[in-house]
Amino acid sequence: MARDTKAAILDVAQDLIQTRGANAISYRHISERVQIRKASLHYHFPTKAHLLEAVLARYCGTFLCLVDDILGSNEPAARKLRRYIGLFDAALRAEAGAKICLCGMLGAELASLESPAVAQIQRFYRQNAERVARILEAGRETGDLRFAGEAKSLGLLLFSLLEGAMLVARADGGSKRFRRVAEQFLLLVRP
Amino acid sequence: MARDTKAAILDVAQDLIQTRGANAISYRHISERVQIRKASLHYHFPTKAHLLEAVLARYCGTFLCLVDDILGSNEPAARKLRRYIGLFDAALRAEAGAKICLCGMLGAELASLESPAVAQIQRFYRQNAERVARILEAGRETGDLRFAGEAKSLGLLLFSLLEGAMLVARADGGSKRFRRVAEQFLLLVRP
DNA sequence: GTCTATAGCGCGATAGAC
DNA sequence: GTCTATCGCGCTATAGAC
Repeated sequence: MARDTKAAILDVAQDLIQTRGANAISYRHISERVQIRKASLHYHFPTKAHLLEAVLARYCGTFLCLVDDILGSNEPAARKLRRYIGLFDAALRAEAGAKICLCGMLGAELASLESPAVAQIQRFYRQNAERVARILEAGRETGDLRFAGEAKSLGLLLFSLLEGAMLVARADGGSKRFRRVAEQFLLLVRP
Repeated sequence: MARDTKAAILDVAQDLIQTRGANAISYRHISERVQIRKASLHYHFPTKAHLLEAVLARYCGTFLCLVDDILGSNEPAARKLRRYIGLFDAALRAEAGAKICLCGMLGAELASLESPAVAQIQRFYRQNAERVARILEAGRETGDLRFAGEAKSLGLLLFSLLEGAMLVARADGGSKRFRRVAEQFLLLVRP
């Protein structure tokens, strides 16, 4: 069915972009993994820009839903942060091979992307930083966390840290090193 | 002179890679900025891999020297950290256009690079994390800084944070937002 | 050292049969 | 929806004149 093929293409494209980057993959790479010919991909996604936008939209939507699940739960702030960190760690641990956040990868490639994609990436960054800030602020109010400064700054800090730590840990140390850095962050904000 | 041409090529290539990424640039892009024909570039750097390795080697060497200058100075730890942060901020502030750390960009593109480059990037990460850890440990001993956990973990944390914050801030907020995140980090480790 | 010219390839995208 | 075939382009790299 069309819908399955479309989803399969998105799956493979997303995986390849998270691993190698949008500028390092081609319709041929995708067609070799989805059982379909290169030209047929254009039926589902006329141009590479269309495909990229679809991958981005799906990823951002799914990811933000997972984050909102965490926000809506009744858990201590430290537990929420660990679950949030786990969302990123999952990509590093992927059995298919270490990946980084889709929007981290595309953030690096930002200057070679078209503006709708750039706007989506900016929105992803803002939404994440803002949600992390909410967890932090709530944790500070309950006394579950302690830190100086504004929750908004610290939210952006943690989000930036996770994006950077994925990048660095993928090159050296993997998920284990990533989790070590994340735990070190938690040490800094525990009372 | 040959040496000037070579250096000019390296300058332009480095700038383009920090802005757009190694996978998004070509010999043509470089030749348009250096006053030389596309084919002539191959005289200085036979292949793209050679060029990339030369850019990397020069960047890592220069950057580590600047870091070691900071380490060797007689300043309080917080001041050393601010100077270290300034090394990254300089790329974001570049008048030619916002850039990220060369090794941050290449870390994203890691899966599409050849192994000598990968090894150089890993080394850059380790050397930076280790030097930051030394600043942090010394600062803790003098009472200039206060933090829980191991200096080694926190060194990797700060380095990862700066790489991630460059990426995120380039997309949204620029140098100003980057410095805000860096100052928030300092708040967390001040006594 | 730098040039012009070009080989050879992979790419994104389209046309048209089925 | 998927196929085969192909166009036209930009790329890395090389050959050979100057």
